[in-house]
Amino acid sequence: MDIKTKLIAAAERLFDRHGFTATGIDRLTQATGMSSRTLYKHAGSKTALIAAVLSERDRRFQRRLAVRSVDGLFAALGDWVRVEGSRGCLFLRAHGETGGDTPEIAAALSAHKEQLRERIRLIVINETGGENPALAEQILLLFEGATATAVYRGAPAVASARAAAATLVEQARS
Amino acid sequence: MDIKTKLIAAAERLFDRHGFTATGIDRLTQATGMSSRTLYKHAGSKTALIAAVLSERDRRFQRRLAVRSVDGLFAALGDWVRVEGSRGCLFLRAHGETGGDTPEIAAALSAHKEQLRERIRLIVINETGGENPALAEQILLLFEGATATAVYRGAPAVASARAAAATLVEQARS
DNA sequence: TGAAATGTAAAACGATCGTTTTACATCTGA
DNA sequence: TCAGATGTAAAACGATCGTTTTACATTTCA
Repeated sequence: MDIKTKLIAAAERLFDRHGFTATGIDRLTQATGMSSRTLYKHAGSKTALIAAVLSERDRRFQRRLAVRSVDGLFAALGDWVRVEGSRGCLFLRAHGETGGDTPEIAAALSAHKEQLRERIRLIVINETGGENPALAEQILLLFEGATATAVYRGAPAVASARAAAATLVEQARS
Repeated sequence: MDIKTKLIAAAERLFDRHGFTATGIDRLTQATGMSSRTLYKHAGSKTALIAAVLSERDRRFQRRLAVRSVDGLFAALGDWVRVEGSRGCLFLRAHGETGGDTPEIAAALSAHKEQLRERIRLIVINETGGENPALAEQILLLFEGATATAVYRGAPAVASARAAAATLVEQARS
């Protein structure tokens, strides 16, 4: 595996499990077996590493969410939670830890959520045959709710969101 | 104002705006105008201060959420967001920053969410005339979703959750 | 009156932060 | 072959972390 890929993967894991600020550079070098010199050669800075981690996570997230139905969306989220665990949205967590004061992180959050909203917009069009911004916003709410609630309620939270979303879609159709 | 009350209030504000780890002791002494000696006399440690902040926030939160209807619940959340801002659930943020490794914080999160679930359980009983765990879980999802989404979508997220909740309640009644 | 309590100001504790540097080994390619 | 790139190991940078301590002023109250 490429050295930068390995670094980003290890960083994502540590940031997700222990938090961004709580994860120091020495823990990253220790986890990857590389020197701090090499780490900085490839990452530039810790902030840039965080941005790279979020960018890579966004790619993986979007790939898994490439579905066409609302039900498929929550099925995909269920898969995500089963594979990656549920410690909350990493973008919101990064934003929260820095108070929104780090432009690179704020930009990553904004881009990620914009993509998520766009995905849901397309899914809703596919489900109901046309634009329905109100329904799309409600699906987004359930998606975010499932992500947050899964932290302390586990995978069942996603199943509940899936059921609620089905009800809202059905109601919107009639 | 009592010195400990002032400390907790200032700490809550700084933790909320800039994050827990990012807020150092010196920023707290500077914000309150007290010496670090006095701060430690009253707070014990930073971890204990965080726990005290969460405890106080929980009290204020529960007081504001003392309502009897689902619509009232989201109206109250809307009030909360308008008054206190929307930077996400402070309990989940504290938990995320520490990776769940700090027992006091994990306990505060657990107690807070347990209270929230109990509140919603009672509201749902009041609305539908009996226990409805499935509906209660869905209302919880919308509540958490509104809190998370309001970080980047603002107050309208709460209004959307309110509408979605109304639909789910109506559907559960028939 | 005078000891205990409570506060500020400021220095100091060792630890750790993100980052850079020095020194050296190994691989790569013209 | 030999220069350049790429890596590790380890020390060092100044800054900041949470916390304790020393020294001193003020208030409280029997």
